[in-house]
Amino acid sequence: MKSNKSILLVEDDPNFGRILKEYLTINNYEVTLAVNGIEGFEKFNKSEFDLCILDIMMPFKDGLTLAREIREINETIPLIFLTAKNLKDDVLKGYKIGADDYLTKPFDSEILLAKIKSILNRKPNVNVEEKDVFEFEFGEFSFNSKLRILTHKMGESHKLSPKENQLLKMLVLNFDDLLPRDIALNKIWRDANYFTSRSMDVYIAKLRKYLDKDISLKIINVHGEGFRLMQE
Amino acid sequence: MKSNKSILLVEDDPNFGRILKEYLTINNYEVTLAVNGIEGFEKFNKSEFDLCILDIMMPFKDGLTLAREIREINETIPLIFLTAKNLKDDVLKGYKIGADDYLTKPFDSEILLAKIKSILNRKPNVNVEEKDVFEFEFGEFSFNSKLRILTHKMGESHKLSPKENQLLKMLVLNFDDLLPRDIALNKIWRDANYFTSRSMDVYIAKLRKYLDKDISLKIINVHGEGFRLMQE
DNA sequence: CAATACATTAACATTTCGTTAAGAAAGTTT
DNA sequence: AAACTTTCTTAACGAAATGTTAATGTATTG
Repeated sequence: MKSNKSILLVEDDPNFGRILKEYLTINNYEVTLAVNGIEGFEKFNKSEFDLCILDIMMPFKDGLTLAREIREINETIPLIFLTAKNLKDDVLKGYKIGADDYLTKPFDSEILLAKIKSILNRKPNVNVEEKDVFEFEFGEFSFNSKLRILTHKMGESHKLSPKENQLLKMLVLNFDDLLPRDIALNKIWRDANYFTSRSMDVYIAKLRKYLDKDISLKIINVHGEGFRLMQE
Repeated sequence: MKSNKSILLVEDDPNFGRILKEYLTINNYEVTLAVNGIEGFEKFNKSEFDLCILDIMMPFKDGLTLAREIREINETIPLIFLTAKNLKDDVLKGYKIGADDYLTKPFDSEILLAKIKSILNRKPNVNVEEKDVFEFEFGEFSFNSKLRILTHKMGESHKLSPKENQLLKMLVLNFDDLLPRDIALNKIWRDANYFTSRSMDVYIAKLRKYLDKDISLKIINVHGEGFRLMQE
């Protein structure tokens, strides 16, 4: 299954943390592990997560403190607490911060998984930020990157593959400007090396084929730098 | 606090039920108590509730069965289960039906209260949207998703199974737009994995068969993303 | 002109989808 | 409770879509 949800797991017991991370990874979640509250906060700020699992009892910075800091930045991200014992007080504090759930160690991993699913399923990701733009017009084409359809205005529609789609979207977003190779590679292929670079060339060729229905549109190579979608 | 939230509490132990009801009432919830699954279902249908607390182990009709019936009528109402022992299997079944949480008896009433607050606070029920729409017109069809009937305008009516019905409804609600696989799977099958995905494909095939009485309607696959009901 | 970067086509492997059918599970009727 | 019906899942297998890599050739640069 595609688009994996990403989880920030903050757990000071390295053994338990590793095992839990592995278990979640097997179940198709992308897991980032931090071993204490300080590292947890750093990692939280570095990338976007869909859910956090926080051990409460941790050295340096406990899970509740970390949760408060996270809540200051993000009011909606689901939080699940792990408590070593059934410390009622910790649990109540957790809920006060805005926890979605807690689990008492030792817990059953299947139940954790069920909780995670339950929590993630009910949130239709109310990301208030920017709505994703997915409709474009350029040259004689209109392009819907959500439906992955490129339509020539006096011709046919053409389905695009995911890679074609992403690459064209990046080109269009940088219309008439340079799309640096590395940036596209790191975003679409998640790595920039000889092979991904060759692969990108293949996809540039495919896009050129589609776009040559409008002779005024060109994908120009900037040697050693990247590509530029332009109209003469 | 303005209008108090109302809770349906279904619990067969009359003593425990009464005490719990009192406790919740003191904390400003309007509580309706039912002593078994049958009575619970009757009362559920009589008035509107914001949340249900269901004991799993009950005579006549257990909490899980009741939950399924409730879910058929209301897809979003939060459900909390009470389990006498920590029966993992019951818990997992509960989550599969769409539970929001569970508690193992004996539990701390403050923690139950915290859970209730957490669940009720997290959203002013976003699902106000589609709630009551159940009659649709598209192409040469009219479709009643409450009666689960698909009618071809110059032909016959066709009964739809629950799954067929839900899937078609989601497609229609996203007419001409993408219905992402994961979203449909999580909503209808309550899980997204290889098998549910295969099952969904089977249902797409069935719907296509029904819809091909109107040749202008198509269910298009967007590879790796989902499906799109459209009219050419 | 040598070295590197790009272009294009094609072969291949992998993943995802479409469809049919068998049979398990749930629901109904008798 | 047995027999039947409907619904749903799972298996199986072919078809289609996608992405990578190889191979071969062309362009650009210093």
